[in-house]
Amino acid sequence: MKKPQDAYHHGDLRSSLVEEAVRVIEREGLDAFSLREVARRVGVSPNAAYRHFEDKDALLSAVAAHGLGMLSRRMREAIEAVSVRGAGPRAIANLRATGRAYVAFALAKPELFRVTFGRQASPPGPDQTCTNGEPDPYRVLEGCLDALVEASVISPERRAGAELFAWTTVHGYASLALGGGPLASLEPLEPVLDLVIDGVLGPSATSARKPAAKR
Amino acid sequence: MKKPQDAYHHGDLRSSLVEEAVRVIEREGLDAFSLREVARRVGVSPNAAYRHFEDKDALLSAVAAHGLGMLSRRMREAIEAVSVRGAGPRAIANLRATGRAYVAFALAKPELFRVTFGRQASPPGPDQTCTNGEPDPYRVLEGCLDALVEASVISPERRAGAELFAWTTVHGYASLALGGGPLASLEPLEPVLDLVIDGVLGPSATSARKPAAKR
DNA sequence: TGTACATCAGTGAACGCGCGTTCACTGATGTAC
DNA sequence: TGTACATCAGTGAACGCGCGTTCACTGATGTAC
Repeated sequence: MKKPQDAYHHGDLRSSLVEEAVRVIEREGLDAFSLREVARRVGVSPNAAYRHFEDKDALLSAVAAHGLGMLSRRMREAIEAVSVRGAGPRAIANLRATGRAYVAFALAKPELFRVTFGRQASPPGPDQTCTNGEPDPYRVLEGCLDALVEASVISPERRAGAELFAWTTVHGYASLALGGGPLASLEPLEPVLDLVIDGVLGPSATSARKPAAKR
Repeated sequence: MKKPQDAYHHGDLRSSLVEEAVRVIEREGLDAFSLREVARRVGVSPNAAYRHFEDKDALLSAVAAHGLGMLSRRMREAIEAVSVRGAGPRAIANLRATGRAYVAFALAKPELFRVTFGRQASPPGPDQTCTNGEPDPYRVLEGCLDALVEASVISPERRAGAELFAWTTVHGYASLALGGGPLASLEPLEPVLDLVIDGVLGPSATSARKPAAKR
């Protein structure tokens, strides 16, 4: 992971700090996160971090941006993995896949998810800064909905409130399923995705959904 | 607020500590919360708190329970304030009122809302402990949905997934609108409540909604 | 190719602070007789 | 009604700790000539 020979100059300390911070937060919670702890784990003196971040809070913001980037990447990967053919069915399948990826990310990295969406200094949403040049997750969702319009699955009017509805539902489910919440075991995910698809497509198109059974 | 004469015995220190903790968290954020800070503000020595709470975490749990109780009360008060007549319309108006109260609480007390729903030790949901003998907010929602069935507005089958849908949507909206999030200014609340009502009632009953315009 | 030197990216020690928690204590209260 | 005493609910001082941050520093790197 780190060549002993050039131990003095680390190479990419900034990234290492962010990644180690993510690891600490994910494994031991936000309370366990501190500049010193992260530096200790990376094997660097506490104030080496100040070469890369103004203060502790700046590091935490970088963690949030990193989380947003991870989420975005997973949503895009989920879309790429969709193999449904035909513009309409594919657009629907893509929307479903992003929702599933969103919730999967929240459940896989609950503490990171909380940090990502819990920082008031950097709320989620349009034009948010991400790590790795990833687009904002919101943009990914927009792309899915645009594709639905382009494929004539939904009308432009129907598109108007679609982000709000889809995002709200999926984010709400993810939040409530987090950390042993009641939805974690009580309610399976797929029916929720059905709700999202139905809600976005509208009542008239209910039977146009994916092969998944209605519950 | 506090009689100087019996300053030694406080009277109800436990409640005072919880309420002051809520105040600190709400005004200055969770980071500003500490046993010592809360005790200081109440005007009591730091370890007086240990007569009432096992440790700092126990106090924070009490704060979460208090928040849950506040939320529940506001939902119930919102229901009581509904003046619509007729069992069916009233049940629909009640559901809408609880959703509005839920979001209003989250926006009015964002930090408390986060603490209330962010503690993994005490996830929200059925049979959660509340302060003041309030029922769990989840029970209030259940009551609303039961009333819809009793008034024959929805079928028992349709009721099945209704909690999930209503709670998820409202909680998601509340979370995303928090702390200057993008939904705070971008999207008004009433259309979301329309979505909830439509979703719970089903496509067939779309026109049975409240007087509020469709957007 | 070799040397001088500015710049970059780290070290190591130290600071002051507020924290959670524990200790031995004491003042107020309520109950038994 | 009065007194003795157990119990309750607070005080005040102290502990050890890890934190964020700053200081003066030094080793490594890259560039100019």
